[in-house]
Amino acid sequence: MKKEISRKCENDRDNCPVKDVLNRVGDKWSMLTVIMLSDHGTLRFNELHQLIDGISQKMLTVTLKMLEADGLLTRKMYAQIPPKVEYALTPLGESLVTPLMHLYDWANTNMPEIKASRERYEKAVAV
Amino acid sequence: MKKEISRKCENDRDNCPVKDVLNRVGDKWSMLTVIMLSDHGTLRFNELHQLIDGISQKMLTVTLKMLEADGLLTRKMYAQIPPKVEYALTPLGESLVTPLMHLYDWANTNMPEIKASRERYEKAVAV
DNA sequence: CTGGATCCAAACGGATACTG
DNA sequence: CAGTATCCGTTTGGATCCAG
Repeated sequence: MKKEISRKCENDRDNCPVKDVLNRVGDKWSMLTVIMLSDHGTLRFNELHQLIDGISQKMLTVTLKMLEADGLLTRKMYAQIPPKVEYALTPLGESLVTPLMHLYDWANTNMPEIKASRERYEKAVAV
Repeated sequence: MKKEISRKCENDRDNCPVKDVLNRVGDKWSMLTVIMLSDHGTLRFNELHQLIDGISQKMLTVTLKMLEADGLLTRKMYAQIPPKVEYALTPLGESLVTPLMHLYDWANTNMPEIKASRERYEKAVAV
């Protein structure tokens, strides 16, 4: 079970799914975007812009394009003036929410302990 | 349930556990390191260096320090010449493996679909 | 063997101005 | 409204050399 992970990473150097998915999941905004779309359903560009606290317009654009390219969300343009574009998760994108949940739960549960550990570490280093 | 995630991220801007954990989980080498230690148990510096394909010595050092600071692994030095240092996951570190598994399984399952989607997207853009 | 210290190129990402 | 284009500081991370 466990062994499977590293064995794949050792033998299949350029095709390690963990690396690949973490590169996507791990970037600054992708996961927040997926989460927002999961929570709120279909959203327009500006709605996302406001929901994802602190994201710049540039990064939102880039992030949405990546997620679209990966097939995690769909982009629906309406031929209107002013333009209207709606983003929504695909089933694939939705399916990512579940494992993400587990990670979130872990983070939520253990963050206090981690923060405490960081502070202890800081003090130990200072000495 | 779902709502919880984004609500926390919206209201608690500087204390969003998702951001926080993804900053740790999402960096280039942390997760691979945790996985290796989970699979192989206690490992020495050079063993990790060889197991984690492609990591530089610098990044391994940095990554190990971060994980130690967060309390995810322990560092055990032996007062010898030449030095010997052993790294092992703490219970906290072990507990991270489970949610990571879910992510790994998702990645493993869906990577083909994602790659196919990326190729389709490339071609669509090229036109 | 286990790192620390430095240098440097590339990638990331914010701010701003502009467009259909 | 939904981006694109550009500039530019910051961060990341590899290579290399050095040390206990």
